[in-house]
Amino acid sequence: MRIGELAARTGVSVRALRYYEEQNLLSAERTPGGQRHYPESAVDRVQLIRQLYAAGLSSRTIVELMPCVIDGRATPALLKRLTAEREHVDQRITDLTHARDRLDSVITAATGNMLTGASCRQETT
Amino acid sequence: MRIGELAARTGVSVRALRYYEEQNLLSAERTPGGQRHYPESAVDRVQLIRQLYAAGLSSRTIVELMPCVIDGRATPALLKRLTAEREHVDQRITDLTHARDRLDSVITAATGNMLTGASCRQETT
DNA sequence: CTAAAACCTGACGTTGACGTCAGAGGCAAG
DNA sequence: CTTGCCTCTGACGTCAACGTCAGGTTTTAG
Repeated sequence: MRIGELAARTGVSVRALRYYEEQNLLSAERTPGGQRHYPESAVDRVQLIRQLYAAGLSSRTIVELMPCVIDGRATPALLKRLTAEREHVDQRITDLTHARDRLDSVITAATGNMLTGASCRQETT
Repeated sequence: MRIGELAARTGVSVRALRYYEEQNLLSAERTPGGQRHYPESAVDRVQLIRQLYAAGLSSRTIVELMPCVIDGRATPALLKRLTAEREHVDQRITDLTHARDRLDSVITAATGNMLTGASCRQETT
């Protein structure tokens, strides 16, 4: 398929797909005229890339880990890298969970204040 | 205390503290000479700001929600906003959890491949 | 064959949260 | 009063992941 269709099917912009190629995250065959042509598998590949971005990995990190993720190829160094990234993601989950709890208690307190009418009116101006 | 001490005690750079003030996240008294002077409570305040940043909120969002978080003051609109942000954080936790699971399975597969020696040697070139 | 739609390669613009540098001024110690 | 550290206000630099625009080419529909 061509780049427009891949974009439509993945929900990623055409510009982003070209960017991924530029970063060596994604490759494509070229027609004699120079247009990119992707296999079906590119859809999954793009979704994988998006998921790794969602994990907070940078494109540089992703490109380093890609051979391992795609082929299961791994060196000890690569494996260490992967494990480190996993820990990093874990830490972010922990942070986010704490932040969420904080928001929860703020919401609870604010709701209580509203109900009791404590310092939340500013009418009569 | 002055800005350098606050920076040291919070682990945040002096530049960042000035930036927070610029964004109306943090305020300070001024000495006659123009230097910022913070109360003890500023330490907690900065840590709160950092935690909200860690939750993925932008400075604009934080400044909007600040009166609610600090004083418990809330309007229905503010409360809706808070709840929306909470949901957002929840979604990010879900995404990160999926990404982590994916990394885990990659790690498991790669470790297996290394142990069996499957396609991870590239010597004898 | 022709026009429209999709695609191509640069290359500059954007956003957020600061980093960094320059030049000038404040402040406690000796 | 001077030395030296801390602080001040601009103001430009950075980095990532694209957005957007320009000018030109390829592909497809009729």
